[in-house]
Amino acid sequence: MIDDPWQRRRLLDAFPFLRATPEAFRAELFAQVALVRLPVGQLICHDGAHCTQLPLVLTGTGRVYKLGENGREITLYRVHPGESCVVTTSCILSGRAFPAFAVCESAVEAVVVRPAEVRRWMATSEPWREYIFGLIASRLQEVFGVLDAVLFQRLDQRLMAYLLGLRETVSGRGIHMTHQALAAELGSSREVISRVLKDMESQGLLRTTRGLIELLDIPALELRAREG
Amino acid sequence: MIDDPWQRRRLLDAFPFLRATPEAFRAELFAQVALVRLPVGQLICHDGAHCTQLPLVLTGTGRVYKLGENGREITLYRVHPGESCVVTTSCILSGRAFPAFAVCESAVEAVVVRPAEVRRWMATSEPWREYIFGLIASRLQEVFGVLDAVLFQRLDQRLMAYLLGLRETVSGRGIHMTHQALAAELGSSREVISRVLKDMESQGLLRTTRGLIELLDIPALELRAREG
DNA sequence: GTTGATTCAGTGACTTTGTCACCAAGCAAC
DNA sequence: GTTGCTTGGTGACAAAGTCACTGAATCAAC
Repeated sequence: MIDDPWQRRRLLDAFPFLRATPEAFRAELFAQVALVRLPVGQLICHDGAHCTQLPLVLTGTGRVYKLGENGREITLYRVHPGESCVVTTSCILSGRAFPAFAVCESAVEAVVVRPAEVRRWMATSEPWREYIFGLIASRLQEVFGVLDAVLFQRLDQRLMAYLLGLRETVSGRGIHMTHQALAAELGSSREVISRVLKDMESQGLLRTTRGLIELLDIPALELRAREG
Repeated sequence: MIDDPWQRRRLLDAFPFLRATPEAFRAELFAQVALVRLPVGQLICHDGAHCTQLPLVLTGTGRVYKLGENGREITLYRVHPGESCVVTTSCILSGRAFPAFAVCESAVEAVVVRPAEVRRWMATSEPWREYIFGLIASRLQEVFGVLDAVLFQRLDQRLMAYLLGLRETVSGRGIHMTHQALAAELGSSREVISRVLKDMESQGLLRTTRGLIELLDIPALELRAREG
């Protein structure tokens, strides 16, 4: 139950679609959900687990990834504020096991909904349905995109594209990330990432130091991320 | 509209969950849907297309696959009688583009539903919702499984597992399939499939002739499909 | 500061997989 | 037969993953 008006306000701000719902629905929502805080690194769900609640993220981000038996991993998508892990939803609604891992990438505040309410609101609330379906579709597309990248794109291009994408979100010139973390992002291994980065460095495209990557020639990187 | 009692019967037989719906719902369904027949090889949906109807398959199978710019492809899943392409559903419900290709693998008879009805029934019919969610969850798991296989499993093991899986569905000792078709199934290339098969042949695990693969040592194949 | 542990990165040898170019065998139509 | 198409085979190479090991940077404790 959430009764603090300020917390209610935060929830509505993070999930704007709720403002389009009837007063009664919001009242029920406030009554039925709970606020949780999870620390960085907290495992939310492991491969094969059965989900018992749906988290709606207020702050922080979750990371959903696949883990191979050899220890390699790949990020499938992230759950940002205003979103929810819809794979969890589909598992709840169908009673299946969750097919991946989910972990708190930063400290997460979330509102958790029980399966019974998830199901009920699918039946009673049009905006809720729209919200959930929008998320399902966008996750599906993300996962399909990952599959496409893994199968059909060269690693150096994927890496360049990823670094360029980060640059837009991170302030400052450098990207603070280890080779291991990059490998886990892209589903590769540390050694290979190191090699590819070294190669790019030798071509003057970027500079690397322990835990930091500085992009030097961004136009060239953008060009080569698109086509060999 | 479907008014032939025999066709109505076939529809109910293929989609047993419909028997759990009220008479009125089934009447509306029969009134709103149309029966279509599609020939083998008919392209149902291409990458980036916007779906305008949801097909419920009565007979035949559809194949959903990703195609890379280099021409390589990989099968994501198949749509069998009694199923539907729920990625299409999610595209319809969210207005997004379809992120893959879909083609008729055999002649397909399907009942097509318009987006308006797909949406409306999600609101009004509990069994319809259950059906759709069950499918979404199982597709998600299939696609996650493909990703897992591509990233973390060796090709020879995937190939053995696939051949063993086929053996259960196909009568007779041999599997009639070209190396090219196997490559498209697993997201590899013909040359590599040829090499791997040749290798297995040299180890006495199977025998290949043009368009035909005969599994010889099934216990050994089963063993090696599990672990190197 | 120095020491030691820990994390992070680099390297070489090797395997697996994908790509390219080209050729050969099987099959069908004429 | 000959011609043409489909299917499969091969070798050389490139890209990526694996393994074992080394070295370098960082940090905490002393």
